[in-house]
Amino acid sequence: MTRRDERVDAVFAALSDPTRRSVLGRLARHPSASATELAADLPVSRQAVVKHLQTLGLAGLVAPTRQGREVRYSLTPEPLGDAVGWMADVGAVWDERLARLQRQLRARKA
Amino acid sequence: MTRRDERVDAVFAALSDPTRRSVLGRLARHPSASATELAADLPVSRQAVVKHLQTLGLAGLVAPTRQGREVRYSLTPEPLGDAVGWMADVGAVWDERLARLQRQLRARKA
DNA sequence: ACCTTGTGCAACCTGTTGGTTGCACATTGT
DNA sequence: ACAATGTGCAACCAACAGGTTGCACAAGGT
Repeated sequence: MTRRDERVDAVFAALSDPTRRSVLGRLARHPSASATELAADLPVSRQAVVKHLQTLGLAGLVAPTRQGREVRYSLTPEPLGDAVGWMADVGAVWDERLARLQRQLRARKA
Repeated sequence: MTRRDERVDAVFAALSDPTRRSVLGRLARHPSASATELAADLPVSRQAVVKHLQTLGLAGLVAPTRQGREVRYSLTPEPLGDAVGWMADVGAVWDERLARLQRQLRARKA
């Protein structure tokens, strides 16, 4: 529904693929890289990497910069915060539920 | 490669589906629920929910408990920590890279 | 015993996804 | 001008994922 939900959806969808996570990892370690460079270190073709970079871009995790004839991609990890936030929510609600349960049990024991 | 990587993979794969996230959300808010109960609140069939619960189970995010003729599922959110860890890693490496870059730029300016 | 309710399993359909190849277009160096 | 290198786009393909229906089986309630 909300804009944030769509964001979370895009981020999780983007992170669901190992190759994509690998690309993010490399972009985290190297300042920036082109699709061809990334493909050189991966067991897939350049075009496959391009597609992955596109979905990563849609999730806001990566940003392209044209530099002459090549396009360099850099990491923009802010959206990861949304995903972490979602998990924190689920965990927090669960923890609260657990705490309440413990309180109830304690009360019953007393 | 590592066992942890497989775990991370399973968790992200599990979280990549909106219905599955919705199921997790409901399980976080309610102590436990059966597949039929969950399906009642969702726009999909019971069998679809069962499948989702299975993949969530494979990721270690959910645990079934037989209770008479019905099977109740409860949340086991620990594996979320692995996913958060992965994201923290990427973010951290990126931050470190950024910090180093800033230091270099500062040094160059001087 | 019988009906009801909940679960398990299998077959099946459809859309999507990750991947490929092929080719055209743009840019840089000589 | 020309060769080399990098990118963009499109068609195509196999596999998978989410979903459905149908039916058999197990467990409680009456």
